[in-house]
Amino acid sequence: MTVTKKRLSERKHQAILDAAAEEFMEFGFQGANMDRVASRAEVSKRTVYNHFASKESLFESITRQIWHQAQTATDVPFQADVAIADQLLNIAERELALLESPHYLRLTAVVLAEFARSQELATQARDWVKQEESGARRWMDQAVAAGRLNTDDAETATTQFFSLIKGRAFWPQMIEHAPIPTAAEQARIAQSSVALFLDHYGLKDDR
Amino acid sequence: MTVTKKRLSERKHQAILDAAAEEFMEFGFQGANMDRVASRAEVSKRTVYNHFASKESLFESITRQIWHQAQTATDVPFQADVAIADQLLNIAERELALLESPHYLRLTAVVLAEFARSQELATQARDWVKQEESGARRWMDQAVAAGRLNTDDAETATTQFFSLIKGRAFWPQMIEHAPIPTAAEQARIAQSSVALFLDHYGLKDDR
DNA sequence: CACAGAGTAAACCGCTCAGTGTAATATAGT
DNA sequence: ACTATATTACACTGAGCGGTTTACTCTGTG
Repeated sequence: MTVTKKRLSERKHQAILDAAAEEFMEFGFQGANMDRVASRAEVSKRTVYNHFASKESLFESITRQIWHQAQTATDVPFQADVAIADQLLNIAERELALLESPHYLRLTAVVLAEFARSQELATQARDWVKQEESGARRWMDQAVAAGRLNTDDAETATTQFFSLIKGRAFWPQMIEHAPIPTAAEQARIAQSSVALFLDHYGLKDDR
Repeated sequence: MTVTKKRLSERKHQAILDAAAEEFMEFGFQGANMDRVASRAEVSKRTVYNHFASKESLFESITRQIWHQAQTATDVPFQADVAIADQLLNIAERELALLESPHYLRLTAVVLAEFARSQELATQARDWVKQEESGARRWMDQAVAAGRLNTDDAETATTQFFSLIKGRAFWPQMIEHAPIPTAAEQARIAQSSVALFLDHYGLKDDR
């Protein structure tokens, strides 16, 4: 179990994960072909099955990676001494930054498609979406508690805020394979979402 | 080619379409099984293939039905003499009414999953989404032209309006299989979406 | 060199499934 | 009764694919 030896095996392991991600991105879960995964990874099929018990478990591993990435994206602390608009802008930008990775985007599409297809996974899906917005949700709770937003329903507000962003810079990319917005477009989306949101929820003396 | 003769064949045709819809809803496109479609439709497999050349073409036929349903949902005329808020509320309610049909919902999920999976269908998907919002989009254009909305970007406004609704009453049902909102919840969603939208885009003297 | 753990190639198993061919039967108008 | 068209049962083809087995090789270490 020396260093180099371990590394070889680990490289294979990672190669398989990468190849599988590619494969899932291109063909979805059902369409993915384990022979192709092996050949993509430049590894024998048997090696794939030595590292992962089944297609399912391989998919799970990939899913968990995506999970983690989204989870930490919008997790920012509430700062009482910073303008609400600026903080929301920051959150929006973090969310939008996720789109920059086509890898993330395509894999998320596959995972969501699986969720949409199977009710069994609905519970997982619920966790998933919650995780993704949980950081911002905490922020929103604190903003409401601090009396800096004109509502007592932080959950609705959170959903609405993200809906405004995702409706223009997530779902179109998921479903229509729309091009990823340029930095300028992202800025516009972030700003107009915040503006729309704060015209309703913002306090007059907070700008 | 008499009436009754035609009717028999047409009944089979429709039975196949219905059965296929069921099957696609339950298993998705790839998972759907043509033998099961036939047995669901209480029709021989050969008859299925006499009516539809392939699984794909059967799926296309189903897709087109959904198309049509969504297309006409929010197609309302702009009325210069009615308050903007009331008209928007009407559009929102029409959009929300689509959710009442689990049939529509589940099939849309399957279709969208297929779109998310394949770039080839991206073009079709783009048309699809445009169609769906085109009614409201026309309304929005006219409202802007009539100077009743405080913007000159009807497209963004349309997207934002629908994002607010769908973020709470479409995507959660698609992805997380969230329960369909009750009538009371739907009313709340419609009202708060319109309120949020008009606080930004509405004119002060229009309420 | 010897050894062990990991990797490899390729055949293989079992099963699923889209789609077809066929020959018999049913339907409904004339 | 005759005819044209639909429908049916069912066997079958051919391909794809998840996963396994086997017999062999490679790599790095002690």
